[in-house]
Amino acid sequence: MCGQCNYRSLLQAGGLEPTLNRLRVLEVIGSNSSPLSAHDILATVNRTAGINRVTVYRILGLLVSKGLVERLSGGGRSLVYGLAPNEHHPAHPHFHCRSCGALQCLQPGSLKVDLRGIERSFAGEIQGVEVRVDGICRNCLKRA
Amino acid sequence: MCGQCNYRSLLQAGGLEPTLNRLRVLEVIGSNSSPLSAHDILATVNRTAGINRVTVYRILGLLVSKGLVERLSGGGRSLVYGLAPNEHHPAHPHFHCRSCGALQCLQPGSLKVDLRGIERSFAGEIQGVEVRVDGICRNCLKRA
DNA sequence: TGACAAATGCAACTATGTTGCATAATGTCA
DNA sequence: TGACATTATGCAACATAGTTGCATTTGTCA
Repeated sequence: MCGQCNYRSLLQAGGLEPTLNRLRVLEVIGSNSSPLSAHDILATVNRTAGINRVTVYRILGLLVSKGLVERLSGGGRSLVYGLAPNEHHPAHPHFHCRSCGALQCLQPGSLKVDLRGIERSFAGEIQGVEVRVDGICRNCLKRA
Repeated sequence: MCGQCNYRSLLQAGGLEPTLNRLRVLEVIGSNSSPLSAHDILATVNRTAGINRVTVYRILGLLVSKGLVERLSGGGRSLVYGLAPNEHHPAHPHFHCRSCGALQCLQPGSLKVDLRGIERSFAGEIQGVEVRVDGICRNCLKRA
């Protein structure tokens, strides 16, 4: 997702000590082209260094609460994590393949959501919008 | 959600025997003003008749696979179920309160999603779009 | 160094959903 | 109606995702 992010500074900007584990988790999330599940993040970090499952969950919770990472529904039962939108990464929808479960990022402008109507009429504070497109991806279509 | 639906006919149109349990589950979903979790559906049906947890999950799976019910991410860890869009119920976004977890339906037209861009450029089959607005609901704002 | 706080690990737990198999209910046909 | 097949349901056990409590380790600063 990003070559422009300095993860250490990101953590510090969020008021978090840039520990090795936090850096590793954030790097895994930031360098992947689509959001990852906690399970995948754990597996990836574990390939190069040992880390505990619980530690991963706790770091993810911290990163989300500090606004560095966004937690999305992956379309299935588990939640997925991606870099939160910022100046380098505009918010964008995701596509979820119902056949293979894969998740991919769609172009930020590819799907227009008009929030104005809702902001006018809705009595509450809007903090974010998640748009997920479900269907069958190209690979699975070919395979069928 | 609906006073116009004949649940028995809906089930039969989906090729499902209209058993008592299926009718009860579908009625609970259809008569609630917002999508419900499997847990809530089980609890509601159990207030008037006994039904097993597994049976509820199996019925929900059937209803979703036949297109009578849609399965959405509730914003938290569990999935929620609502009547699938049809001529009486246009598709609509949902609001999820991050404070109390409540889910509510938003007006169908309140949030415009432009699918055309994506349909042109995306190499895959699009089956549905889920839009969820996250934030803090009116009640929780007042309480804070 | 010693004391304190923050981060991590481990085990156990909760919540949500699924599977295998037995039983009960329902439909079909002679 | 009775026998059989099919379908729906229930129960127990399992699987997966995430959380909590508490002990240990690591880092920071006087």
